[in-house]
Amino acid sequence: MKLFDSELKVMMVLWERGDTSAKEIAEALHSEVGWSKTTTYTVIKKCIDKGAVSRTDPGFVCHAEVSREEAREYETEELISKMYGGSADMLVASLLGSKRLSSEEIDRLKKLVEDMK
Amino acid sequence: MKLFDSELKVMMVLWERGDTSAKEIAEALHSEVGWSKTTTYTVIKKCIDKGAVSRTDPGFVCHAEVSREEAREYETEELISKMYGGSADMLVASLLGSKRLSSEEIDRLKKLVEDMK
DNA sequence: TGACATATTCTATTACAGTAAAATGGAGCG
DNA sequence: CGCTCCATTTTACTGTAATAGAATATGTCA
Repeated sequence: MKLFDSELKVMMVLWERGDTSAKEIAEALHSEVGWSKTTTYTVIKKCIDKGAVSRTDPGFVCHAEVSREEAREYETEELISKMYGGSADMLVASLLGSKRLSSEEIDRLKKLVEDMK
Repeated sequence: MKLFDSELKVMMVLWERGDTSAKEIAEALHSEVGWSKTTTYTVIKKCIDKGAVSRTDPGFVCHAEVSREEAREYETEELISKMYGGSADMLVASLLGSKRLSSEEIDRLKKLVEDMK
């Protein structure tokens, strides 16, 4: 499922804090990104409509139905197909080639890959 | 520099074929994605305006000023900051964890990482 | 119970990516 | 010399994501 940038902001709050009331999400996004209360409520509604969030009535507590990991995989897959012709290892090769990774990160990667299989 | 999806289509043609006349790009995108000629010209113009493409007059030959690798790095960086809190190795960890990689891809990755440093 | 405060939904408004029709301009030909 | 065709540019329309103001519902306390 595609989550728009605005919807991701709501999801981030839920992923960070766990289940959270609509009110509290609105407060968080007001201080974090300056959103008006109604903006947040509108976006929460969209998330509910598309099934990314569910809400239980006493207190309007919201719950993420899409995990952060699922969202990450979706976005990553999209990048790979758009920019790397669908091959995931090209993405890693590009990361390594771009010198974007610190040597600590490379070390961690080595461990990750070695532990694989 | 951010390239929109439509602009990427033009860039793809240039990356695939090297320098190409505007006319030929229009023909390619007409058969590949059904774009009208004028749509392609409009998008080429936008690419020129933002400096992603340059054009020399005899024949209106277009040249990519942004390499495929640069575009990949930009998009990848965007994903990392949006979805992975800015840490590139988390992206790789997520790829490995999602079982999205075939065993051949993992083998290639191992080589890549080992050749690093 | 009635009135006020606050939470939620409804309904615009804005901004911009995507697309293409209409306008322009120049090269070749009668 | 003027006409026609085609490459390019200008301008405009469409759809939709992002944002939020107005309207409505709900709960609380005297």
